[in-house]
Amino acid sequence: MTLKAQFDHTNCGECPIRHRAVCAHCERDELEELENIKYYRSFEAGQTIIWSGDPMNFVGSVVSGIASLTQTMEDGRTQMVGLLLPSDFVGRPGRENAPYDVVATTDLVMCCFRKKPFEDMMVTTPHIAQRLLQMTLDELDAAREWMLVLGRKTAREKIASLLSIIARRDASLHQSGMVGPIVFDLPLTREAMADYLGLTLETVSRQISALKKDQVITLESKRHVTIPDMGRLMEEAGDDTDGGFLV
Amino acid sequence: MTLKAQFDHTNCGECPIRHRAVCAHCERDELEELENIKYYRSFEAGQTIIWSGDPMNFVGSVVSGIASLTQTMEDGRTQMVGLLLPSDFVGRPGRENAPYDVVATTDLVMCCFRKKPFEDMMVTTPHIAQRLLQMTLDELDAAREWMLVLGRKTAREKIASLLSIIARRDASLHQSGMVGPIVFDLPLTREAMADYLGLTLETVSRQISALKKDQVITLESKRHVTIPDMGRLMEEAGDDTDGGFLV
DNA sequence: AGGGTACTTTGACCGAAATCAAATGGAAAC
DNA sequence: GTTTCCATTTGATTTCGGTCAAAGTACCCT
Repeated sequence: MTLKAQFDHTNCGECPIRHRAVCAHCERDELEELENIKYYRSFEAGQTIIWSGDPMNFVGSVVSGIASLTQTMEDGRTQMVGLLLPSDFVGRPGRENAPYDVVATTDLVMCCFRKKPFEDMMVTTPHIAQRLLQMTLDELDAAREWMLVLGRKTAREKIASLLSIIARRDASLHQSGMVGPIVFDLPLTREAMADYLGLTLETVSRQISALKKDQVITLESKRHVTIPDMGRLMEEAGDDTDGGFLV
Repeated sequence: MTLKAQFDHTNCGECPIRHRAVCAHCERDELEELENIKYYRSFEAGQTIIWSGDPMNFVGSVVSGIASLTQTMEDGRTQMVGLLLPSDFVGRPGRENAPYDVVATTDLVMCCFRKKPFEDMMVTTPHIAQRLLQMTLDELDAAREWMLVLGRKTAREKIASLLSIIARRDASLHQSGMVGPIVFDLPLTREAMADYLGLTLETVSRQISALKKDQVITLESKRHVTIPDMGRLMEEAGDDTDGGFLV
């Protein structure tokens, strides 16, 4: 499949992540300047985009698909430390080497910028630096919320937390509001879920079965999930049940 | 004790965190502008500086002492999600309400700015925004490293990880290099350590005793720690033993 | 010096999740 | 259609850290 076949846009104005990505605040002229240095890259599911420790010569935005940030210990234990969804930013201006592996969890398209020109633009274009700061602060909040999940929640609560996060961003992508049952496909294998949650894949499987038995969720297939009652799921996650607003 | 008695500086030029804080990149004139809107606040150990959910009308830097960011679930389970050391930044430009409790772990002095004037200065003073982005990215890295600790490390490795982090930043504060034994005081109670590590205080105590028995550490008193061999400690932490460079 | 309080250690026991192992299911390949 | 290869589920057992309980220790305050 060619790049053209995957997109129906070539200019930033038609880009699906135009209003959420690092370029969100840019004016028309700034966008044109960005267009001059951007290029697209596609990755297949499972492909490693960046290896931990490698020099990074580009930064960019996830346009479609899902990528994950993963840390690995010498003995092979791995922890996923970030889930990158469309519009999320990859890379770190002002740093030479990648601190973790970036892996394409699904087929993925990225909008890339060579690092040096992008860093130059950050200096001349406050809109970009401002937006990047906001996005980084959001990511920091998400990371800290995840620390609570990893440190203090039970296996069942961890699964419910992950499901509610995926459900929420799915709802926000599809503008589908928060009423009635929510239906989505899990973009992660049981093993990837385990790596995100600090569990083993067996425990993930058992807890999903338990949530199904207790009718917190319904499974049409192993990956296709229905959530009949979002409030119930958030109770199971141990979250404030009334904090169910979209972001 | 008056404020004056705690400081020997009143202007930014003599500030102990001048070269590390959010103002690090500022020129003399920018610093003067900051001086006009800054004020100092002291807090006693145990005092809550900001309650989760409350409106934040100031931001600032930790000048001396230690603060912690803490998340709490309805049933009382708590997870520390950040440890703020001198020069670290508190607050979030562009956000109204605090996402977590900020608590003074020790007696603490902060250099504060009212939020609105600070946000205005961020727009007119790129040096501040740039520095804040770098600091936020560093914090994000630290949070993600901590996710690996919380998700995948054993209790013993967690304790060793915490000790090595405190030892490292202590060494970096005192410019004391990384050779020979390292000596420092634990700024946290066993309970605070437990909250940081996602453990119970009993487990923290047991693992510290075990590390002492195995001579990975020596305790002159319950809080005063000597690390005879930093490499050994980092092995126990499950970290790359050769990555022991300072930051 | 004594008594209170907060912090810490240690012990006995229990349980949630990990580990080890095998079976099942489902989709692509032959 | 059936073989192969993964992903997933389920079962049996073990283990690490949690829970409950009781001392021990250090510091502060009269």
